[in-house]
Amino acid sequence: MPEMPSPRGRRKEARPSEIISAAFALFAEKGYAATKMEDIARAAGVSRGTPYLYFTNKEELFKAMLRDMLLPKLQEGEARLLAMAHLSAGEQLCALLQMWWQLQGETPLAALPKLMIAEAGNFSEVAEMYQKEFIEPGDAMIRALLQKGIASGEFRPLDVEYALTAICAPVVMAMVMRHSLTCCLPAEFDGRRYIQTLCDLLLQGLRAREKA
Amino acid sequence: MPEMPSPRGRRKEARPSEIISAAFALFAEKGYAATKMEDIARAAGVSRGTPYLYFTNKEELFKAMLRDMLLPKLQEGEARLLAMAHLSAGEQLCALLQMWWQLQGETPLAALPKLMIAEAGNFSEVAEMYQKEFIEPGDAMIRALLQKGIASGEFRPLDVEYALTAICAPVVMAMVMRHSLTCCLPAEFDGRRYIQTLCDLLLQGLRAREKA
Amino acid sequence: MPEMPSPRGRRKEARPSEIISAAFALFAEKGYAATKMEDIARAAGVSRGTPYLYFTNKEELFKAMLRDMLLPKLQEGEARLLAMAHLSAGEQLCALLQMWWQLQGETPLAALPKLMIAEAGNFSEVAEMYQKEFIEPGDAMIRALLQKGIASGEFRPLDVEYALTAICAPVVMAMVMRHSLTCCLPAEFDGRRYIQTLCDLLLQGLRAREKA
Amino acid sequence: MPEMPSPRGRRKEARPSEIISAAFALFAEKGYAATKMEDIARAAGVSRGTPYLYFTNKEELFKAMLRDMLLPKLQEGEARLLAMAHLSAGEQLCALLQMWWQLQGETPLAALPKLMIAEAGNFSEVAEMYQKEFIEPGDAMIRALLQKGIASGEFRPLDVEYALTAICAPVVMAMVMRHSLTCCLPAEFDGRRYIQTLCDLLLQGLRAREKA
DNA sequence: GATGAATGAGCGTTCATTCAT
DNA sequence: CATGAATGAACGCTCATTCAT
Repeated sequence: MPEMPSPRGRRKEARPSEIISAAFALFAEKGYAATKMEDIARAAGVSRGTPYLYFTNKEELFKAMLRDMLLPKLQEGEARLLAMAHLSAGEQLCALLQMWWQLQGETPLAALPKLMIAEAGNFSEVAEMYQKEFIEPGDAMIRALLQKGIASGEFRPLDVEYALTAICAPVVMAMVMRHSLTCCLPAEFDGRRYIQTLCDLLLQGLRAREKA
Repeated sequence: MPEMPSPRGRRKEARPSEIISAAFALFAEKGYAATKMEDIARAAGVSRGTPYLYFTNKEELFKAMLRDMLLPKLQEGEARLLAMAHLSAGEQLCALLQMWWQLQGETPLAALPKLMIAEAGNFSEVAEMYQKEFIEPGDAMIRALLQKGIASGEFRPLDVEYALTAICAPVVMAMVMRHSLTCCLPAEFDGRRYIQTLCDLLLQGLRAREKA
Repeated sequence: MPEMPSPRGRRKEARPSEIISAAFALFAEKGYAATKMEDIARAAGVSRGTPYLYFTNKEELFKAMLRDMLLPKLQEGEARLLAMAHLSAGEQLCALLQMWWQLQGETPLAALPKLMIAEAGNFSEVAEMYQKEFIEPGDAMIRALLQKGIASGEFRPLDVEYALTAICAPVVMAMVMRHSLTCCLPAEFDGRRYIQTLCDLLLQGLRAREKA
Repeated sequence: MPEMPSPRGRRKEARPSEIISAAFALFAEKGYAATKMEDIARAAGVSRGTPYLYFTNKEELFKAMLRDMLLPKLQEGEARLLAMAHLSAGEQLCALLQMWWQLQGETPLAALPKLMIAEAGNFSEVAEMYQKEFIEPGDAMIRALLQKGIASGEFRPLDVEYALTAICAPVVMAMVMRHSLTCCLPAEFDGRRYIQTLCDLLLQGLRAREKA
């Protein structure tokens, strides 16, 4: 009988992550304020007081949850990008967007952008963390690709910062819509085809014109 | 004594819209849950009880506010688009994005996307209204342009629905960031230059290749 | 119909003092921690939320209550003492102790010493206020009498500070016992006779021996 | 290996008294309500659940602690008083007050009066025990001395019960102040000098007048 | 016996809503 | 109509107590 979900005295070290998982799901679905600590506790299969054994209060649980969600993902992306160094800037850019979608857009992490957009105003500390730990590094990768492509003549000269925003927005917005305005997405939304369409658009849009 | 903002004898018909304005500003800034009815009343210069004379409860005020914000804007856009019928599809698309930015992105209405993203999950009725009254008509305009451009050979054939999402996302995301993750926007963000960069990218990205 | 205890919209300015009265009675009887805000509200005839309209939280209510109880009483005592300036130091001392008993020991204020003893450790700010606003001025009066009596030869020389403590203690302790260890007081305790006995003891105890 | 304070194998019989010691220190310092069972357990060096192996609940622990503190002390006082039988009533009274101070006022037991004053109202059973086991016997000794002194003409006739209260109060109050309103005691309070001053005052105050 | 993770009743506090004036 | 004092349900959090190990 390996499994014994006895209500008392269970696996201690699993608790925090179970609570964080429940918190993530509920915060992502309903937002910070509309999520009750009791909901989280029940979703995690524990009693009202248990979350407080591991997290000082609701706000700290929220922040801890974000930390847990954000941090472990980025190294993977950076490592993968290195393996593409031999490709052209355009190929690397498309590979990066696809990877981004697969690592975040197709996983529960896709809920994060919506959550951050909704709560950043009320949790500036969290917003800063999100930006520093997650957005900045991601932006840096794409920015480097754009600069490299422009320098090599593969891409035409563009305002890099604005292009960066315009390139990321479709990926982020697709995640947002999967978790918020679902009605605004095509009924049978296929994320990979969507990213492919985006890449087609961007690749031709960025390319330097052939001198006839 | 033409107008005297006496506490009682003010133009009464203005009350509801003053309350709605205050509600809009506060809901947009802090979200639904974090906005107190008392804050709205105070911001509108009325007492705690007055909003309830015009709106059944907080949720109805929220919905009424959204209706008031959304509906009056769309006719204007549609009218303007008609005047561009003589332009090419690409020119019309750029003109439309610029107009969109000017009519919403540069006005207080830019706060709406963030608000909808944050609250759609808790107010499905509101989300449906937003989609039907605001997003659908806007999407329809752009969809029509894309189809027309493809049909005429000006644009290359693309998956219209996915392209549509990818085209709108950068505009929407810029509005969101102005109201939520401000840190993620370039410090001196110039919306019109941003839209221009986006149009450059899209126009070339959409164009059909010249044969030969 | 002058009285109309309608549950809503009643005499506003009476509320804070009604709440303070209820709080005083309950805090004095049960101590700070064992007194629930709900008890206070019910005792004051209001609902759970009403005390918070007038006092930030339980602690502030406690402090406000003490301020209200302490401050108004001292001027009266000082004024009365002035009227006794023509008496001997011993006569003044006895008159002062009797007055003290009548102004505090026989009124609800007699509950204060017990309350302060019980809570001073957990509310140092309150304890300081109590000492500064209440004890210090009272001590100063008695100290001055002792010094005057010693200087004039009416009292024999004594360590004034220790005598001061020993003189006040019986008065304070009688108040404490009326509200706490009631069992330790004679069954038919007559405060005025008690003070008289104390004065007899003190007057003779303090008197300088007649030479010869 | 004569003694090794290993976490488990410690002398078990000591557990309850270690818990009582910790409880006494904390209850005396912070009061009943503000003292958490967990604090007591930690201070006693045991785990959260251990106190419940020896005491039914917090209230029983409180009562057991008081019993343990109170009972063992009184025999000693009575024995010592017997040894003074040859002294005058006044000398015996002073010796008794000094002994009282030394046996209680200068030991941790000095914390008891404050604790009893604070909690008697919420624990009438405890208050009765305190009075019966501690106060009554002490009062009886002093009462007997007063009666004897009056009968022999050493003391003038006084209301014995009230004098009794007035005589004990300064001793008790000094203990209270050391643990509660410390600010109200002279900065360098010397208990023995204080008792001496009190005795000077009382001896002269009680003495029968010499018939001139 | 001893542990400490877990429980859940209970309290302080907030705020949407009401209604006497 | 407008006010704002009052209400009371609901939620965050604490801590005495339990019990599987």
